[in-house]
Amino acid sequence: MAAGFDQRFAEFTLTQAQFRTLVGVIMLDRGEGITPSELADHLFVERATLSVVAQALVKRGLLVRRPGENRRSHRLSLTEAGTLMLQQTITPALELADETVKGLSKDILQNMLAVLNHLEAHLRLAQKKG
Amino acid sequence: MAAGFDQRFAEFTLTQAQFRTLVGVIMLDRGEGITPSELADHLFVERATLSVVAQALVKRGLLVRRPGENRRSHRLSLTEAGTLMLQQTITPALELADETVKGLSKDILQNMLAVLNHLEAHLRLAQKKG
DNA sequence: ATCTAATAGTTAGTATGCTAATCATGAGGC
DNA sequence: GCCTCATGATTAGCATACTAACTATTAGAT
Repeated sequence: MAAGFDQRFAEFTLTQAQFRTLVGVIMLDRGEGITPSELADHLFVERATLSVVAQALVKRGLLVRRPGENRRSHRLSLTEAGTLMLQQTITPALELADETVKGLSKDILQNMLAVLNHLEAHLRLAQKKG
Repeated sequence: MAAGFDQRFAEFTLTQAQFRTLVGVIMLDRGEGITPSELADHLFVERATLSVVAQALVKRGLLVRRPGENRRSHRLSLTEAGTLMLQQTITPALELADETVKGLSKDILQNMLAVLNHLEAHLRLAQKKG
């Protein structure tokens, strides 16, 4: 999948993590931007990981950072350029997703999702105890 | 799983890739060592990736490199220390594997394996065409 | 009011794996 | 014999994500 992504996204010079991050912002932003922490939780990565990606996107002009309600929390939101980038990239991304699951029935996919959820919950539990 | 591995393997200062590589060597070695290329294929990583890991293991004294039948191909095999390390680490590794699939029936797991194989073959195909 | 906890974010270091470029050697064709 | 191509391996650079350690700020307890 990573290889497929790189193929389709070569012309946009947008990495997978950057794309995921932009999608996260547009999904969560309700008009006032979103904090890096919320975004990290949503994307299942550490704050530290997100921090670096977000900085790159800000530097590239696809995201803006504004001060939030207090001095330690910020707010990220899409710029015009960021919105445009998403408009251009969402189609190849959906194509890749379709391509990936082609040939697999809904039942099979749902089954697989259930297994993955089980594994995640189970491992997280073992982790906490261990 | 990565977190679980790190927990169990902390005392051995052996990374996951290093452990996998040692296991690969003991599985493939039929007495004369194994070439890095064979090993890389077996582990589904690029030769370049394996090269770095193998160098680290050689430097640590867990593997040795010997010249092979011709001057460009080498042979990797376990040292005594490497064998000892595997003996010490194989138990926690198997424990982790057991722990991971605990609560999942054989049917479910086989089903999942089939799905993953399908995905891999399918994506590889799309890759070549695209 | 002050000391301590928790929260938000960043930086640094590490692990893993990739591709592209390079070097060295080997094999085949002519 | 020499040129080209294939093979084996390495190095360098990038992407991703982690933990640990740090700065800064806020909130809560006494």
